Formats: sequence, C-alpha cells, structure tokens
Amino acid sequence: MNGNAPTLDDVARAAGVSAATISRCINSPDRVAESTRRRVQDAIDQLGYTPNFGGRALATRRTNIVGAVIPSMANAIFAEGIQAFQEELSREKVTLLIGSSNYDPDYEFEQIQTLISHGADGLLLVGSNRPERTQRFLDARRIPTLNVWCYQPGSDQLFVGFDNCRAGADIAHLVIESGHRNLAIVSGICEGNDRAADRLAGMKQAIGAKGIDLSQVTVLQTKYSFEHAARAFDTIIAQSPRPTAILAGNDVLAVGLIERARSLGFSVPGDLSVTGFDDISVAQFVEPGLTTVRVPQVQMGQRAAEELLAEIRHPGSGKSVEMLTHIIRRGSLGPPSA
Amino acid sequence: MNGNAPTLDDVARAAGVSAATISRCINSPDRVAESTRRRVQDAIDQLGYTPNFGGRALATRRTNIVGAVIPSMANAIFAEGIQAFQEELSREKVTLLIGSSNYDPDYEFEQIQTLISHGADGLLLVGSNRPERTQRFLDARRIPTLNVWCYQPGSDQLFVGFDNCRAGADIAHLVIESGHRNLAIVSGICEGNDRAADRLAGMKQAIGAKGIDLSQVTVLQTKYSFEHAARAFDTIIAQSPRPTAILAGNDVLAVGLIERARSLGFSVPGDLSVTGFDDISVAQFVEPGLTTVRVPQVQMGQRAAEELLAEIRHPGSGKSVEMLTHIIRRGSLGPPSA
DNA sequence: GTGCGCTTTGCAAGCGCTTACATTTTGTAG
DNA sequence: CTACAAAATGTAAGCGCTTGCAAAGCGCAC
Repeated sequence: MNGNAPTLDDVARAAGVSAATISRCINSPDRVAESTRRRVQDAIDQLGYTPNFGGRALATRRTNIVGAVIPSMANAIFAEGIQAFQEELSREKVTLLIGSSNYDPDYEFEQIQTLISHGADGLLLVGSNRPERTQRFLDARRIPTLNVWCYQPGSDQLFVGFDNCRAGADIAHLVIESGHRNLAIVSGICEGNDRAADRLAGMKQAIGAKGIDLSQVTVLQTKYSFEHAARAFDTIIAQSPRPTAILAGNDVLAVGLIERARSLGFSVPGDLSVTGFDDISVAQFVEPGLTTVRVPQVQMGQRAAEELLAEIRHPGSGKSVEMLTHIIRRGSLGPPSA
Repeated sequence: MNGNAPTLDDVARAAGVSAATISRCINSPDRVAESTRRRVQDAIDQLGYTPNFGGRALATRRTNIVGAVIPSMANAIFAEGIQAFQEELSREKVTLLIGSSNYDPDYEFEQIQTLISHGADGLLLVGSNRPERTQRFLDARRIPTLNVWCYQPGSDQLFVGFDNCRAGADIAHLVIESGHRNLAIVSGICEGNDRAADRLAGMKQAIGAKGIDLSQVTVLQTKYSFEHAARAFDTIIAQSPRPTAILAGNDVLAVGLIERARSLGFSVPGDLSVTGFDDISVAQFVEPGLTTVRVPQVQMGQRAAEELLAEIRHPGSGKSVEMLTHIIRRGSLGPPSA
C-alpha cells in the first residue's frame, strides 16, 4: 500500500464536500446530486484516488475475496479446474486468492488461516478428509466452505465432486475385463488424501470382487511426480511374476510409468498395460494415449464457484452436486501379453 | 469476512489482558512475559482467532500481499517458478495473490488493477512488453514491480530473467551444428509476448548467420498447447522438402510435436529431430528425452522474491539479475536422416 | 411568508488493529 | 527494606472507510 496515496478526506477537501459524500459517490452514485458528483469525479481523477482496501474491508466487513487451497501447483491436475473457478468468480467481481498445501494437512491449515486472515469471504478446498483441528476452526468461524474433487452424500458439508471409490472400481473392472489377472497399483499417498485413498479402496474392492487374491497385488504409494512414478515402475518390473497391467492413482503417475517403461524398452500395451486417472491434457497426447478416468474439471470448477457464491451470499443456499466420471479408452490398455 | 470472527478484544477479554498485549504477542513475542504469552496463545487457539486483515492493513499501512500475474496456469511452465516465489515470500510472511492473463495484455491490465486495488504492496509480472497504458498506470502509482522471464540491461525497470534471444540463438546453433539445414520453427504467438518474439528472433538470427535461407524455413506461431502443436506438426510434415528438425518455442509445443510425430509413425530423432525450450519436468520423461534450453525457474522465482521484497521495503534497493540458461541435450535431437 | 415532503449533504460513531507513551510490576543492588 | 532501573502491561489515538441519523436545502401549494 502506498504511503502517499490520497485518501477520501483528501478528495473531500479538494471537492469541497464531506468524506461521506465521496463515499456515496463511489458506492451509490444515484444518491448524490449530478453536479456534485461531477465535481467529485474530477477531484478523484485529479488526485488519482483509489479506495483503500483495508479501510473498506474494515467498514463493510466484506472483502469479495474467496480463497482456494489446492494440494499442488506443480502439475496440471488442478490447473484447469481452478482456471474455470476463477473465471466464474471474476464474472461476479470476486477475486481468487490461491494457496497450495503440498498435500500436507498442517500446511493446508496454515494456508487456510492465511486466507481467512486476509479476509476471504469463503473457501474452496480439495477433498474433505482434514484434521479435527482444521475442521473445528472452520466450523467455529462459520466460514462458507466448499469441497471439490469428492462427494459425500448426506454430509452437512458442501461438495461439488464425484465418487472416487466408484470411479476407482470402474477402471479396475475394465482392466480385469480386458483379461488381466496379474496386477499392480501405483497409488498416490493415501494418508491425508481421501481422493487417493478412495480410488485405491475402489480398485481393491473391484479386484477382490473378481476373485483375484489381493495379497498378490503389489500396491505402491508414491508422490505425484514423473520421477517417483519411474522409480515405482522399477520396483514393479523387478517382481515375478511380472504384472501385466499397472493401475495408476492419477495421470501424472501413469505417464511417468509409461515413459519409464518405454525408455527401458518395454512396449505399452504390448508388454504391459497402464491406466491413469483424471484425464489431464497430456493423457491424450502421450504415446500410447492413456486409458483413464475423465474428471469434469471445468464443469466442477464452474459449479463450485456458483454454489460457493450462493452459500456466501445466503448461507444455507449452496447445494452439493455430484458429478459423474466416465472412462476414456485409449491405447495404453490392451489384452495381457501371452 | 465473517460476522462472528473473534477480535483482538475478544481474545484480550478471554486471556484477561489488554488488546495491546495480544497484539504484541503476535508481532513481537519477546516483548511479552513468557507466562502471559502462553495464556494468550491458549486463548487464541481456544477462540480460533486470526488477525483481521483489514484492521491490520489499516493500522500498518501495509498488506504484506504481493501480486503476480502469470500468462497461464493451464500448463506447467510457470508452476515451478511461482511455487518457489511463493515459498520465498511465505518465509517472510508475505502472501501471494495470483492472477492469470491468458497471454492477453488487456486482461493482464485488468488483473493488475485488481491486485493493486486489493492492496498489493508490489507486483511480479512476466515479460516486459506491455501496453503504454499499463505502464503509465504502474508508474503513476509507483508500485514496486519486477519483471521475470526476460532481461533488459540498462533499463530502469527491474528484471530477474535471461536473454531469450541469445538462448534461442544457442539452441538453433546446436541444431544446425548437428547437421540440419532443413528446418521449421513452431513458435508461440509473438504478439504481446516478448519472450516468444525474442526466442524466435534469436533462432532466425542464428539460422541466417549460418547461411541458411530464412525464406525456406517454415515459421508457425501457435498457442501453447499439445493440441495446437499437433496441428502445427501436421502442417509441417506435409511440406516438401520435409524439414529434418523442428525448433519449438517451448516444451509444451515440443512435447506436442513429438507425441504427434510418434502417433503418426515417425521416429524421433530418426526421421525428425525436435528441440524445446524451458525444460519443464515432462521434458525429461518424454520418450525420447527432449533436448531443450534449461531455464532456472526455481532460482529465478527465489531471486525475484528477494529483489521484489527489497524494492518494496526500501525503494531503489532492488537489483536486476541476469540468469543464465544452458542447453540440456537429450535424445530428441540427432543427426538428420539420410 | 409558512409549512410540507423530498432530496442532498454533513456528522460522528465505529470496523479491528498497531504503537507511542504512560503506568504498573518485577528484579536487583545497596 | 528501600530505591531505582528494566521489563511488562495498559491507555488511547488514530489508520481510511461506511452508514444511520440529523440537518439543511429545495420546490411547491397554500
């Protein structure tokens, strides 16, 4: 904030009216006479006056800021959805403040506090599984909050998301129906990440339901990066019997697996099938194209903005929305090798 | 902002001390006795108190917010740098407000205004080539501003970046020295994007300097997406004589080109070499690995934070910094096919 | 001229926080 | 036990803005 920025009083003095009149000029112009309004406007332009945000926030108790805490900005997973969210907000003259938690609940809490203390009128969070203390804080402050990327029917919280468990089961089914019985799973780290945990649970459930012995299925949990995926691949490929398909917890992992497989000389899906989850843009362009679960990110972001704004303006009026996912079949899933 | 948020006074009452003491507990803890500090901390936790941003901003005349406007959040190009920038800021208890301009100067201006009106103490911008009106606004307001991703020696503005032109020339040199004479360039859209323009200029310059007829070099400008890159590839591959190497304006384009090439059955670099620019993480994991220009994103983000904070705290003390790029050689560049 | 309603403007009380200054408490030396 | 400095805490005055309420100005009918 600038030390010598002109204030309401400066403008008032310059225009020869009271500060209240200036304020009204800005916020409800039709309540001041045409002639004064013009005089005031001149003074404003003359001095280059801009309302001080702090003063205004203090007086109105509103900031028109909403906050979002996403797990990571380092990959494309949340980018599209956030972009859509932001666009929808700015249509309503609301500004988005973004924090990232690096998938760490403590850091998430810190970011939430920062956002709140910067006056966020509401909050967008990813997932719903957060520590007691975070939830208590949110409840105590009665901050309008909306959770995306998951959906819990019957909760008193607000969700705009989908059923990760079911989607996980769906893709596992597809893989098994393609003939694979010898599987591995490379999941994200489930602790503190309900989406990863639900996806994994769904996959296991589907696998068990098909009569495959779960104890024979290697399950690795790893960070979402190409590099970690590559390492996970090395572990899996060394096993015997070697899996014929790897189910990845998201597309970043899946792409990492595919690229590693190919750079080691394996053919996908010839030697080994791989599936992903999310359908980020690279999934379509990697060779072979990635069979994955499509998450309606843009739609989710837009809808989240609508519902969150509704909840902010009229508490209680925001609605939970379940979105549907579906599987996109591309070349990375084929029948098992003989 | 929330109606029932606890205030300093609430905490003061709960802890049985004055508001001033609470304030001191938060801002200069060593000026408060150990025992009271503990009591106060309990009260804060108990009530879930968070300082009100407006009040604080008003009293200190600082927001501790800095704004950044990046061209896009939809891909990974700026992610790492921004993340580093943010981490460095949060070390100093400064919050980052991010806007994205979608590579549109008008929208960038709008974002800048939003940021400023929300009290940003300073601004991080990408590139330096912006409309007159934007620059005038910035100058008039005397907002500390720092430009990244480019470097202009001798300017009165602040830069933490590198010479895109030289880097573009470097990679072009390397391609030519690998034996290619029949080239194509897939650049980003240069209008309003000095980085793209400079890179392209550097490439052309190097190509011309090596005695290659520039009029024989196809130059396409396209948006930064895998999809647009794929389309550009289709155009280029239809030409005759067919280029033996494609220089891409950034890695997103390069990866898009490679994937498209492979899905059409071309071998990289056997049939065709491809180079990128930026060295985003996927460049390492795509098959073949991408020969590209490494931009020291993390370092750039950190340094930008340092210099911008310096400029904010002591106007005039921020320094411009030139970063160096270097080429990373990976498999995507080989000798031309016979 | 008076009185009426209406519009336009001013007054002043906060909003929640920081901080210079005043006051109280504590610690220590004599 | 006293005296005095240092440490801890309290008091109160803003920071720039909005807004309920009061006052003033105006047009008009009588």
